[in-house]
Amino acid sequence: MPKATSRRNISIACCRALSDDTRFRILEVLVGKETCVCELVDRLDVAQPLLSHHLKTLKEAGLVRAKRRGRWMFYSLDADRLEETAQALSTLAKEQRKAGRSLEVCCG
Amino acid sequence: MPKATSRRNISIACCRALSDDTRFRILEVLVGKETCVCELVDRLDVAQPLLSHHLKTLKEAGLVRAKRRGRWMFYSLDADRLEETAQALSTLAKEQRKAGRSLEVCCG
DNA sequence: TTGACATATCAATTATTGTTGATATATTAA
DNA sequence: TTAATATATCAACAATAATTGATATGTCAA
Repeated sequence: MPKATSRRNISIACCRALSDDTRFRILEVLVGKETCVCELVDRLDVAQPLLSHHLKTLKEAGLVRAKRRGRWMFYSLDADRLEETAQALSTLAKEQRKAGRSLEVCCG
Repeated sequence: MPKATSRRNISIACCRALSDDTRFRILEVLVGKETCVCELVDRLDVAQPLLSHHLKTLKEAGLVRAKRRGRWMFYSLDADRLEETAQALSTLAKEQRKAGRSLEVCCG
């Protein structure tokens, strides 16, 4: 099942991208509005090269998109990818609940 | 808002725990059944000390619970914590969609 | 008790990731 | 073109996480 595998890999990659405080805060600022790097520098009090680096990580995970406007780069949150990741986790949780609490007998 | 902050920290911790292939596979095996470490060793083909280490990480993130039965430890998935994390991400995605695609004007 | 087994912990090593400062690239305005 | 501004990349270092093998702990059965 290559599709399931790749969806899992996407989830893992997104979780990794979300597993850093600075990156999580970036997403929170990005919610609802495209934001340029200079504003992120102001709002998050993070050095520009570091921000640029984290934005790249988020972009590679597909969680943000970048668009140039003049000399500014505007970043926006990709709601689809984020929702997709949320659903992957939610699905696992739902399956767990559906199955109840059966005990796997093993080791004799 | 200390509560929101701590909920965010929980989400970040869970994402970190979920951001590793071995740990994600552990959760997939755990879905729907309590499983002992020896079975995880068989099914995942991962050395026991390494598995024990990853299980500890998952436990610290609150994603699994451990229960001893005789000489075996059984691990089970905590659906609540997983769902909680999924919801945190889903909420961000929903806010993003609700806000549409407004452009934050900045830098003059 | 002793021996066998399941799991956890520890120490050491390697790999990955985060951070910083310097510098390069790209765009605009003069 | 040149200067100024915004962002990205690079090299180096620091911090954290993954992995391994050895060993300790805890439980059961004889």
